[in-house]
Amino acid sequence: MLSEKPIIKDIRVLTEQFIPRRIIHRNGQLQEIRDNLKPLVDGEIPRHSFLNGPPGTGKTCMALYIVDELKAEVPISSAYINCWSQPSRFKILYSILQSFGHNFLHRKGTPTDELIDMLKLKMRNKRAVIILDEADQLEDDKVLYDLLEMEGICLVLIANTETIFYQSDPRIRSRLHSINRIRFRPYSTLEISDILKDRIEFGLVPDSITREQIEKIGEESGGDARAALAILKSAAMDAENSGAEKILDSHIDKAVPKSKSIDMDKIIEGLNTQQKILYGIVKSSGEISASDLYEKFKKISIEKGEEEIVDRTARKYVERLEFLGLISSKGDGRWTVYKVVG
DNA sequence: AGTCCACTGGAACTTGAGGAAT
DNA sequence: ATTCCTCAAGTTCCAGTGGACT
Repeated sequence: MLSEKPIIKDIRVLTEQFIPRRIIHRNGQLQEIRDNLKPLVDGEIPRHSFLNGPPGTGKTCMALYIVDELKAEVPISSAYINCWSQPSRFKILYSILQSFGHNFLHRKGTPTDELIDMLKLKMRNKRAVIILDEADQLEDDKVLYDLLEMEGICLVLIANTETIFYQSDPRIRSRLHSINRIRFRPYSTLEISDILKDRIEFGLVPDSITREQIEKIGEESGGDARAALAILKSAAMDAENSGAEKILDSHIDKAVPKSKSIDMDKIIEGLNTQQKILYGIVKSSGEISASDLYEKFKKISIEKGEEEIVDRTARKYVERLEFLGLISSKGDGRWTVYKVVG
């Protein structure tokens, strides 16, 4: 190890998963969600919440924060599910049960209805908060109906778009009618700076970053706290690795574009090998026609010794990549071309 | 106007994991 | 231990689509 002074005191504080010990600049929303959940404490029926706003506006962070707060007060169960990685009804119910301490001997073939019965059994005389993050990625909103129907469950739905429930089943819509929609606007540069300062206090050693630099990150982030934190973390790590005593402007400049691809990396990690190959081909090709894509895919799969996959499955994978927002298609029929988003 | 063709996507079917019954 | 069963994921089959070509 180098003997230079460290810059990072606690890296966890700089990650988006970290739940801060206080929430700043979101008091209105905080109180609203608290009010929705409060009946849970008194043994009454709580109100479901729908947190809605662009990425990095504190939705997930706040939901987790409030659940922690509530759990300190009353014995309730909670589950946090990200619908990006768990988009199907089956997977969501499965992860909820796991969060509630249900031990599965890994079983793929469990009927979904059976999961519901298990969950109902678990929920007997119990209360729970279930956070469904990225709820606009749900493949099947029937799971909402399942959960809304169950007693003792309070839902906190999180999504970037406002319109996710418009095409839902009327029965789901009517049940969601009373859901409390809470809007999250992008942070101002000043607010981002405050959030960063709050984290820096615990995450970095004192005086390793200037006020001007914090403001610069705030500007670069475009009101997205997640991006701002990613820039800060990346710059701090870079500075420390290069043996600098403080964070320099150059470290920040270098971190800016890097932070933009972090979300994507996470999604890509969740893909299977073939899906990764497909994505890689589209990415390296700029624009590629469907036939070229499948041809190349076949070739590379064989080279890599991957299991061969029928073309329909490859198309399903491409569908999935498109659904995840990793690639986009243009034109139709045989003039379809794919390219990566962004 | 008719045919071709490269691609899409729905639907029925198969496969494999793993619990339940015997 | 063996057979049966259910389900999700993958596969097979094929009708539909719409610009290009004759």
